[in-house]
Amino acid sequence: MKQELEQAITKAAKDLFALDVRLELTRPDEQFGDYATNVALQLGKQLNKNPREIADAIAKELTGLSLLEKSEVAGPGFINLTLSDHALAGTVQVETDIATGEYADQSVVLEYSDPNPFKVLHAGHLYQTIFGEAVANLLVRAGAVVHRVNFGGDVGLHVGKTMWAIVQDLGGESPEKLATMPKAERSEWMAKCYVKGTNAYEEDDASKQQIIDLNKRIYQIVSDGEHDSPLAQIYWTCRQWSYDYFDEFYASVGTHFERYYPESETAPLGIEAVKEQLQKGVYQESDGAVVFKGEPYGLHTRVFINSHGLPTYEAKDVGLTLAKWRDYHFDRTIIITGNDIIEYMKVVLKSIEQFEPELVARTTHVTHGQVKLRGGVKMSSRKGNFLRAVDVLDMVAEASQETTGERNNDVVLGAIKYAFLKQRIGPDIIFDPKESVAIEGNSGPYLQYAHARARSILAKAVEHKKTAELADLTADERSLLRKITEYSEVVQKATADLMPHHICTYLYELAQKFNQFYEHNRVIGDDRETERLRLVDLYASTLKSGLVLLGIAAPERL
RNA sequence: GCACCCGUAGCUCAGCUGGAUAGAGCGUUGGCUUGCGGAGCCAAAGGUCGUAGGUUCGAAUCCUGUCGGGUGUACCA
Repeated sequence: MKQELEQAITKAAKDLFALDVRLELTRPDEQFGDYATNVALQLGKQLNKNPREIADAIAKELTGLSLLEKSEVAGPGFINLTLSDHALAGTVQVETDIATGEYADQSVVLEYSDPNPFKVLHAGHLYQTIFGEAVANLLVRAGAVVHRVNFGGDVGLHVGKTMWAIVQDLGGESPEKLATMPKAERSEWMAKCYVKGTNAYEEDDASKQQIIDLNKRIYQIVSDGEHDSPLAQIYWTCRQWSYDYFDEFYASVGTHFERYYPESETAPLGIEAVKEQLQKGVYQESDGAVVFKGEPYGLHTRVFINSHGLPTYEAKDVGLTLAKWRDYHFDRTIIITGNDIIEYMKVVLKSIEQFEPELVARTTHVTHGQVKLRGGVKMSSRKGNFLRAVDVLDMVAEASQETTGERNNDVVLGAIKYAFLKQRIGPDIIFDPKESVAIEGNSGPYLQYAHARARSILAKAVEHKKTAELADLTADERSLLRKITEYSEVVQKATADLMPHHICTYLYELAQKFNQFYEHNRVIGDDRETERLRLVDLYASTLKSGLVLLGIAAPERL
């Protein structure tokens, strides 16, 4: 419908003025109609004519179109278009055909969350997981085959620190003692060990040296794939505990990763590639390290292999890109990370571009800010005084209990997800647990309730025809229908921008529009019950579709 | 120092590939109320879009300067 209109206008402009225009129909203020275009203003400049005259001519040319109720010229030369009720109803599109979506048949590797084994999941991981899942849903709806992957450091200094404290706690390298650790306490215990190891590393030189030595042994264990020594047994067991803990957490928030890429796997690939490209001059030796000089590209220099011959994160990321390519031959890969590594990532990608330009061309780096609590608590995982993912879940569950008197998991998760997703991705976000569970205002629970309420209306109806013709609408009915028709365009924009918050904004507006309608119009028992039930049904389905895209449950009842 | 990001109502945010009077929630003030789930609806107050220029018929949106805040800047991740 929209396309038909666009073609008609483009044709009119061409017939009248012999010019091709780049046309985009926008959604104007409701008072102006269903669609609007500013082509006349663009043409006015090119033709050096009064834009209003051009607009008048085009509007007149369009009057014959059957799908149009009217076309009017307003302001400096906007052409405002109002569809017939029938045509408007025809534009409703709640579910899309994924076979014809923008990502049809494309393979997309989506990397997000990226926690480190041997460390705890913090609020940022929760945010990123929720955001990543929403993006995944958008891509799937657009036709993509999405591969959710996760990257993390199973070797490195943080592992050395945690392992050092683990060995201390066990009273030596005694893997048999791990068997006595109850499952429920494992992740908590490891988190404590990380804090203990970090503090020892900073405060005591002897401990620091022990940690460094231990770390070297762990590198060796991993690169040899050695599973027999006591230390190796402890390492592999605890590493698995970490992954178990991640899986369990992801399941609880509704995500599942199909693959973990441990650094130990990507590091060798990275080193190999960097060394090979060192020969070809992409990378250079400098002070005993292997670096990529970013300055010619307006970037900075970074170390890929340090002077001890060990890979840094940079080399591991090179390896990761190659590993993802090896495994998926993706059409596109999207990496979601915090915004503190924007410049870092530019350097890494620029270096890869020198020898695998196609992979970089298919890569998108999306970044987000920190999660901050209202009032401001800074998060640093070094000392352990930071906001963990479970802390957020607990706070919201508690706030929800206070507000509603119960702990409904759908509501708690819906509140958190919506609170995170409703803000544009990029800057830091300020999270307020109380506001997130608020039953009024722009919140997840509000929308869940709005949906349940609409469903209850439908359940109460004796029968409702899903095919009821929507014509001769009242002003209120039409206004609601008009809002519903915007849904598919909003989803498209959210997908193109990789910004789910557009959907949040829309869903809230939609719910408000419905409440306005519902306040003044009886549904059941009214002369127009058939049409109105159809509208309520479309509204509820749209709300549900949107919430599900965001990863938020839309229960029939609350 | 250099690079990148952010600065919109008291608070939290939309709006940013330029377009018609700058929108919403919370909070504040007032109204609706035996309702098809009122977790709602209506209304009011509240903004030099950090600031100064520039481009344009038109700038919160693009460009430049400037102020304020944040992040990054060689062997951490």
